[in-house]
Amino acid sequence: MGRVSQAQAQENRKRIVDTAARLFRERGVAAVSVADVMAAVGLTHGGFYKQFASKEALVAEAVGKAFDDMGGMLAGVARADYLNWYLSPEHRDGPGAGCPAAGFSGDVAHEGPGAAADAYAHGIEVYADWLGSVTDVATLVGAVVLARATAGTPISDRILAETRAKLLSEE
Amino acid sequence: MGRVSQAQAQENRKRIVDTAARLFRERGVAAVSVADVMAAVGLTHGGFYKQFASKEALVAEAVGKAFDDMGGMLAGVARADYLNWYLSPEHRDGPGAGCPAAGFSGDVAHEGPGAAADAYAHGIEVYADWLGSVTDVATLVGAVVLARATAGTPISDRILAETRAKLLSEE
DNA sequence: TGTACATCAGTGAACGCGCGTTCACTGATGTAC
DNA sequence: TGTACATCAGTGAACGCGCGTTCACTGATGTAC
Repeated sequence: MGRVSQAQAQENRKRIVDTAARLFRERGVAAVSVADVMAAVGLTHGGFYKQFASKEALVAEAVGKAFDDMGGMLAGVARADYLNWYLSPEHRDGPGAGCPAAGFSGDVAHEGPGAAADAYAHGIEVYADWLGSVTDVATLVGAVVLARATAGTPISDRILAETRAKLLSEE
Repeated sequence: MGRVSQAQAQENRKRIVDTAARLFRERGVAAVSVADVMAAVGLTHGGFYKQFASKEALVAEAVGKAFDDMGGMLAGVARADYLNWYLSPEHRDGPGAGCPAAGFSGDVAHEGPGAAADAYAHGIEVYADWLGSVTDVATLVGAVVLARATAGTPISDRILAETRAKLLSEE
């Protein structure tokens, strides 16, 4: 394949970021290679560096995009509905389209300062403002992170159900 | 160096597990190689497979050991003292000797079922029994995970302080 | 509008590198007599 | 208690592999006239 139109190139770039945002949350940044992302989009890995400076730069963009998408979702939903979705088995089992605060928590903490950490911290502030409490953010993120790490054992469902009951009773 | 006494070999094995439990929590499992662990203990990497079947087996033992150590700590401490330590900047900044539920959350969630996930789930149950509430476990773990991922920004300290205030007021 | 040419997004082979793991070897330890 | 020998924890070079990244090349796109 030769050169591609600017519109097509821009669309390819967007699809790379969206796909990375999904795969990184599903499997973790370290377990997803640049070639994995490009193959999932339908391109070969060589062209990646025509669009991005490095894998690290893609991670930062993917974190930012995931939080932007979450922000859009928050705008049109009621708090109780959001809590029910957030603490559902569906959200636990589908991290790829789920909360970036939970999905990227491990990777951002271990990667140290940088563009990804900045995007993450900004996303958490937006999130805390919407929920009205940083403690509620911690409880939600902790519940989903723990439910995922214990998935397949009885305590996983208990964590989700009891956290849901507690937060909804505080309304 | 030639053969080593059985007592020495057993002590080396313990030091490998302890060192791995610390390094894995500090940097994440993927960022710590078998050679890193062995070098930190003062051995060469080749001997590792005389003691362990694979890196995966070491991860599982390290998770188990970290939760055992935490269990020992819980036995002799008051709830309020524990909450104060758990939600301190010191705990946020020192994951190597910190809570394994927080330190291993990302790695266990992405690695899927296995011995490490079993040890993790069992540790969470012990932890929830001691705290008396799975929701409190979620709040503690979520607060530290978020505080680490946002370390260096103002919201990190806020998460710890507000979560501490809230949990202590519920006593 | 048509033509000639420069641009550059995407291709696919190749790079150096570090990983998990293996293996022939060493020599002090443990054991049989 | 001594001696001879088998064991095996640790050594360090080597293995195949996949990673992030680079690069010469392709050929449709975009542009100058």
